[in-house]
Amino acid sequence: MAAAATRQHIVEAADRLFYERGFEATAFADIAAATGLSRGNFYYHFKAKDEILDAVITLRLERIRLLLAGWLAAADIPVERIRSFIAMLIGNRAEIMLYGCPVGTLCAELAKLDHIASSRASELFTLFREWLAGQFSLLGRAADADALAMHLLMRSQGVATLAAAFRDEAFIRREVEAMSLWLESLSPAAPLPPET
Amino acid sequence: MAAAATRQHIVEAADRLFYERGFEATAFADIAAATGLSRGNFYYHFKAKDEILDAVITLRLERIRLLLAGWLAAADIPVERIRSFIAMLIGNRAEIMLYGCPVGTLCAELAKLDHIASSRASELFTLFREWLAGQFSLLGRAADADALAMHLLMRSQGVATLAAAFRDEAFIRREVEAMSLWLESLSPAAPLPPET
DNA sequence: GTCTATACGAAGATAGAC
DNA sequence: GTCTATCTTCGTATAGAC
Repeated sequence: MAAAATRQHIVEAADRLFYERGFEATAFADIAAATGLSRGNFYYHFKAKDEILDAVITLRLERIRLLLAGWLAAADIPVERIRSFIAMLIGNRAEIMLYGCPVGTLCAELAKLDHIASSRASELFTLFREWLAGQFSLLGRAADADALAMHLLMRSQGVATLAAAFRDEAFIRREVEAMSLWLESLSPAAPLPPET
Repeated sequence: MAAAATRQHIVEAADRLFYERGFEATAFADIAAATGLSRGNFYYHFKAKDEILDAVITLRLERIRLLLAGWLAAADIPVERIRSFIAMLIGNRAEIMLYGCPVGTLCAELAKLDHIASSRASELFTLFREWLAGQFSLLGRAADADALAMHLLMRSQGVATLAAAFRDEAFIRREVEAMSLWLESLSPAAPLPPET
């Protein structure tokens, strides 16, 4: 198998496992079992476990960029695009109820570990943040676009955390509906904070 | 030193470390360093690390009960009491920006570990949930009290997660202000969802 | 490139002295 | 009750055969 393909295979398995079990709790033996490769082989492709984490973050950054580009292309109006973001909570609800949000939980774990990749993981949030802010700007809310983006990100994170803690799908649906209504209620003229 | 006092000492050190570093990442050596005790001594007080975790959850449950009882006693009207909950984000902002919410991050870690104490950790959320729901009921919102409680919990969790990821105090203050306004806007007659 | 075998250290847990 | 010493397991990482 070509080196690049094997490497990709490892990174994708690690991506899944880091999400489901966490970074520290995932052992090379787990990745070996998932890929069918031997532990020793990993060191041909990566110098250390941290390097796999780095590759996983790079993979996620790239996938998020593609996701955002897709939402951008799929709809012409900003509200529709933002709705794609909100709909993600429904689309991924099964996994969210089991493992929370892959971005939020990774950032939380790395922050506690005081891990060197911590700031890089936060960039995963930044991608969503800036994309959402861009859409809110197009919506005529340039002045508070970033605050609105952070507000929506905040709600999605809160939903993911509680949905996982309580394994509650009805809660997700209810809050997604509330987010949609909040989005509808936004108008170019409306001032901050969002709820007024 | 009396057994009970030493035990308490260990549990309190573990409580701090589990918050700052996470459960798995905290080694007995860390607790030993924090308490000044030897590693071997822990096994006189606890059969295993999981038993320390259990004791930490018990401690947190008790502290939250006291906190909630305090908020109850400190104010006569429900809105004021709920404000105490919201104010917690400001009061604990320094630690939240470093380590997130102690309840949310513990639940997230244990869920990924598929740890036996996972459901017990969720009870930490349940305490807040039921207390908040009680206050919303007193506010005349008995019909959707639990949904309102979950909504507020959700926002606090989202704020904690993003505040930690971006180390952003201004964001906390802004969202706390928005939560306060949302709370003000609630009236006995207003229907669900919260924002309408 | 991928494997097996192994070194090395960290961490949980145990035994027994004091 | 608390300690030191030690066992054991596990996980990262390395060495070297194929």
